[in-house]
Amino acid sequence: MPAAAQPTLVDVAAAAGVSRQTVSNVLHAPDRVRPETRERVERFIAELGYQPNRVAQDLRANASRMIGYRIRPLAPGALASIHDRFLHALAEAGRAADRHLLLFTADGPEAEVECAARLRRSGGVAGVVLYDVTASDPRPPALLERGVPFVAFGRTAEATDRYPWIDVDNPSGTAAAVDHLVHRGHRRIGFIGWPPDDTIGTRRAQGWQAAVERHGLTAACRSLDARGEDTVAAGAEMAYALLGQPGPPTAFVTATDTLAVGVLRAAQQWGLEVGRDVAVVGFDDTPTAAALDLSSIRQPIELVGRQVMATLLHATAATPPATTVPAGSCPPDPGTVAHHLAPAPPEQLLTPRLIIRSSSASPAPRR
Amino acid sequence: MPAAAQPTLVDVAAAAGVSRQTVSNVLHAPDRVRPETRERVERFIAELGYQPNRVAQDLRANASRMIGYRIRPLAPGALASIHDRFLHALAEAGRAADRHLLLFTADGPEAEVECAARLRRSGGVAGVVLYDVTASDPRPPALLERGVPFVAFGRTAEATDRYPWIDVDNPSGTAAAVDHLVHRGHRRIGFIGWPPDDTIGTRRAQGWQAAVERHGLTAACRSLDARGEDTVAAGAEMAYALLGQPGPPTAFVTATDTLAVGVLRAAQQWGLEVGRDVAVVGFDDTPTAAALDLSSIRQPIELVGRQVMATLLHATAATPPATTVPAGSCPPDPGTVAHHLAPAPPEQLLTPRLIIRSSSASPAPRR
DNA sequence: TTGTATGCGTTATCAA
DNA sequence: TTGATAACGCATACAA
Repeated sequence: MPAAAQPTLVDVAAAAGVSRQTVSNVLHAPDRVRPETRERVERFIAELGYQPNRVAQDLRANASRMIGYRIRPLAPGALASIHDRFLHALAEAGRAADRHLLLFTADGPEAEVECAARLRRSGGVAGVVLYDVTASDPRPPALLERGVPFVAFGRTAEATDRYPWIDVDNPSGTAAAVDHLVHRGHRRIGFIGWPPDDTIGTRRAQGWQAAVERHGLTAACRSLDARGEDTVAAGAEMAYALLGQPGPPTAFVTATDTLAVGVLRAAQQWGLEVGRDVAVVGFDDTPTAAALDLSSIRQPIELVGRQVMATLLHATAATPPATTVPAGSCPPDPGTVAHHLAPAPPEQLLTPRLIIRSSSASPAPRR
Repeated sequence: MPAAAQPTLVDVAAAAGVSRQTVSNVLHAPDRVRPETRERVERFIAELGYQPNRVAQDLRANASRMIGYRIRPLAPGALASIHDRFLHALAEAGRAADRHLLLFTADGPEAEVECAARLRRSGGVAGVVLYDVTASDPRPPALLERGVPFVAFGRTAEATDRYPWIDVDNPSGTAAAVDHLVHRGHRRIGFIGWPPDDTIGTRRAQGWQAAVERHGLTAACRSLDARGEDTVAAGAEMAYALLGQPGPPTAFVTATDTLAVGVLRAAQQWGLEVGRDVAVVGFDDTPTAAALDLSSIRQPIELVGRQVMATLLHATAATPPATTVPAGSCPPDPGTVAHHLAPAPPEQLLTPRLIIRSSSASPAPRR
């Protein structure tokens, strides 16, 4: 593949019979160039198909336009996740500001921090995005200490005022699910969650509990709280056990769609028809939920992606070369270009939304 | 975030009291430097935490170490996909050669080609990876014409000798599934696939058909071939219809796990117990298959990722700066660094593997 | 063995 | 309004 050498500023300048600086001016300060000169230069730019060299631009500006993202394999046992949606949302959100994601792999949180710091020091990335941040996540403090700009999706239990984060209001999600189920007539609403060392799992449990209390159902639901691994098998076991005790739940709220699928399975084993005999609400609205007609709580991931990217642009104090000709990326959505230097976005905590499907749409059974 | 200015070659040189060239030599030609000098320089490199600036290196070498990858959202209706595994495999495969993926989004194949060409022209990427290549995919010829180096996962129906590709032997996968089912005693083995305009779907159907013929079951299976959309609902409908006709299948081979889940649902509607009354084998071994104890055909994605990356390195004729100190990325797995300039790998067509789970493990029912 | 000079493509500063 | 010069950080050819 010969890959004909790309034309440079100098080539354009030579073709147009001007100095390279004039070409640069045409791109960056068009009003300082006489209209006729500009026009001729622009013609040659188009004719030669000139595109500024990003690498040279970044070197010159001493600022990368890459954002680091550690990609992890799906947790074993889990059914699905929303990482791909998040990744897509981030990539899409970066488009307008000409930012791109740089993927890297690492074997653990420490290695991730190490990698991120290396990439940052070597000018490979301007900053990184963290996701699945847990209660005692070591990454935020470590990155803070190493001076690596970052924005977190999710947050630790403490010191959340020391770094920028965006999060989804998980309790409000499970609370909305409880409200919905109570409205349908349910009174014994179980919760299937995952262990309390994970921020997200705990918060989702809290939302359930708070809503149950608010509806005065604390006593009815006291023994209907189970926690275990985030796998289908664990979810099925927990649900099976709850269904077997006296005063079994007529509805389940789960911390993940994976667990919800486990509940589906347990219900089937008990000979219960989901949607008629028992209601189930999952969390995350993964494709699995849609395919199985399972109600689920949907995180506004696209919005999270936009907020994370906006915050990151702010954190990296970017001064992107504002070229007229797109600097070698894809044409951004027109009209959204100027936003990225706005002050840090006001909404850190975004609200999820309950998607009601047949698994929870019917009135509660009379039992 | 002050992000203390990174030390440069010059800083190290000044600290060590040598010229910057000596420092460069320590990194690139250590044997040309007197041991004691080298040692001192290395000490200062470590002390200052010096790391070469990737941007400057890439500019100098006029060669990016980024590989473009268009990330697409999951197809609506689909349950799961193996894209995340592929993405992770690629990222992991690039690590040893210090290559990273650059994610971009685009609205269609044409836009993808346009984007890729732009990124290439501007030095943003050395080449791109294509996936989900269909029979009449416009991307390979278009990229070829525009001189953008690329490697495809999957291949078009024609002109496959004009560009580098890696693919999985899809027919052998479905054939293996048929063999397995025949071995279990099944004779009426249905196929649930997706429309023939997609290379992969067609190839998977061919494997089923060929194996059925080979076992002399053509007549028995003649009317057991259904094609539709790749969704759970479509899969359920097709399977339901096949199960309702005279001489219904006792086993199903499907083109995707999504369709297999549909078959599961149809079986349930007919009151059949999967694994006892009817066998099902899916394709792709997604987490869904594992969670539902569904037999499935697993593509060797990790291997595909390695082969694609190796081929791409070859295609981009890379001469990566072979530094001693890792050039600002993560430490590669030691011992795998030197492979990337080996001649194009011999294996283009990789063989998938049948994972047997309870959905197909039992002997065929006597009907 | 070590150092000097030059250039990669771009942009900022300043002079013409 | 335009052009010459310098610099970003690195690496190569060549000279000392």
